[in-house]
Amino acid sequence: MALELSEQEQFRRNSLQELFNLGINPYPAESYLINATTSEILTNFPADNTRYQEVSLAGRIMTRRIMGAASFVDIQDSAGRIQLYIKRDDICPGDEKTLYNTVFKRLMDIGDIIGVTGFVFNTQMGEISIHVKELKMLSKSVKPLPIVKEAEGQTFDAVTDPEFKYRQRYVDLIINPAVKDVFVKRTKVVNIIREFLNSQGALEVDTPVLQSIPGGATARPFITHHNALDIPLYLRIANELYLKRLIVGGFDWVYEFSRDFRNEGMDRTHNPEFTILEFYVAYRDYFWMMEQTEQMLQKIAVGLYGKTDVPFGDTTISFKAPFNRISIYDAIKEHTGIDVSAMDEAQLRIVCRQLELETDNTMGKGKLVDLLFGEKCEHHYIQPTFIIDYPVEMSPLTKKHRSKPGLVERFELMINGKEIANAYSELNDPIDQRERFEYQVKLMERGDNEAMFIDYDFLRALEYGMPPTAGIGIGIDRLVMLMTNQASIQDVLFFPQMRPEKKAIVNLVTDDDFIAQGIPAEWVPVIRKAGFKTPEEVKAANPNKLLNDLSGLRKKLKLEITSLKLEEVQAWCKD
RNA sequence: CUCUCGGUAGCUCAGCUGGUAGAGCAAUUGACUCUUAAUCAAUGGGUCACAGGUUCGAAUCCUGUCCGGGAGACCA
Repeated sequence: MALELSEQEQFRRNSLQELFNLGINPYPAESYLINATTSEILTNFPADNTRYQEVSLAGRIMTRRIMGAASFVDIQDSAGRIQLYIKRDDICPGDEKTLYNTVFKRLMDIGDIIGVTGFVFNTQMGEISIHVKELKMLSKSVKPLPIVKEAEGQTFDAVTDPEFKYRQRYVDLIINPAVKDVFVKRTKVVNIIREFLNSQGALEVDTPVLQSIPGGATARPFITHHNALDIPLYLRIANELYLKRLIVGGFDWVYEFSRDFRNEGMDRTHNPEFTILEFYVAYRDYFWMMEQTEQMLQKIAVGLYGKTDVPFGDTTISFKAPFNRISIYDAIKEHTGIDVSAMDEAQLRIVCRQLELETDNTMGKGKLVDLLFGEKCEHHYIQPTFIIDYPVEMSPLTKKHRSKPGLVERFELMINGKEIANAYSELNDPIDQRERFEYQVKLMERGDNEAMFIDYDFLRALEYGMPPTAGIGIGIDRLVMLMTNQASIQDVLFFPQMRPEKKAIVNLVTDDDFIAQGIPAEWVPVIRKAGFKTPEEVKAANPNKLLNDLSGLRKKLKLEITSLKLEEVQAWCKD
């Protein structure tokens, strides 16, 4: 007997055995063919019709109401829930009532997956239900499912513990239907984007995740090692430089949904792995890209909700094109009253001090402007706004502005006070690009540990000539957060990163390890129940106290096993 | 990494200023042929996250550790 299982888990394991004893396989191998889904029936079954007279469907038991010889069961499939009406004499037409009395009533539990056939009807209370003719166990659940009940729009005992939800997302998905909806919408967003891009002739591509130079962004990478080549490799922090190589290679429009990895802090908008859509289009500039972005986001909103207004928190975000545009210097002027557009590094540092922002000597002009914007402006932009024309120092991959010296042709799209997209007219002058990289190296020497590495192969590609190109990166996770009204990135990732649970050691120690120490097999479960996880812990115990505890447990649990003598216990505790 | 709040039955939670744990749902047994948070009766279920300490006595007080949330720091 496995004492470490909870009472309910033990009951279910016993039921499992009883099913086997009755000749019923609780985990049958063969297909179970269905011809309907719950939601299909609920939407199509008209009150006065005789459709769906022979349906077959399958799902998980979510709740049961047993009234003697008749019962109501709610099952849930991938599409929704429906009520079953199960009558003893209908599923057991003869004298043999075991299927109902024993299998259904006693051996089936909430959480089990069953298949049923029957006909659809309306109950006296007017609920569309299935009158079951046949019932089959498809998968026995041996772990009790948290029970969430609902009535008149109110939910009772919903599991809200974030740790539970994120670690056991499979349970979260079963019991919280709204969670499923978020992820369905996530896929919809991705599909709408694909269609939007493909319909314009874009080509979806794959580029390396393992890179020997982590380029295209400034962030600390995850590092790993390739044994055969004996070189370090990095998980990509961006795929930008590879997509641009493909533009050099002659593709006019490429895109990739790129899983990127950054070895940095985690919070409600950062997960170590996340998804960015990047796309690059030859012969276009950042103005064109702003229009594309507006069109795309508007399409997503309309595709999900049929309108451009999307609720988020206590506000509504309008994705109706066009979006506002403001230069980063104007934004800073607007929110601080200070015109920094003509300032050099020293003057900027003074401004930052005046505004009580912390600076240090590793920060160049670009970082200081970034700091001012990030601290004083960013959070003001709730409605979609393009922040444009950044200083050249903070944009090493961006083309110099066609008419404004010291600036580059870049925009970031801010929504709800957060950056959603980052785009530029791409720098395609190889000489300029080399100089920009070299400036990055200087920053690194000054102590900026996130300045970019030089990718010489990328420079070589540019030297062959890259057409004028517009490029963008859009944070898909954050976009999905906006589109599904979720405050945390963890709620739009199926399996957000978590510290591992520490339970492994309990499972690694087998009963044999205890037996090897001279402990009788029948006492091993008791020892575990008493809290000893390893034989070493038993060895270290006080024999008198151990004997007392074990004998106490034996009595408490009414175990019919031979009692222990002190000498025996003393023997375990010695080597 | 810092501050802060939390971890009690399968789930949701109560447990006050220390006296060895309670409720609802779930479970078990029984009753019940249209219920729907089904109902009624009885029953069982807990290393109070973990490890120390203070105390005659700790879920409760103190210290440390682990895990999580929130806010910051770092970072797009």
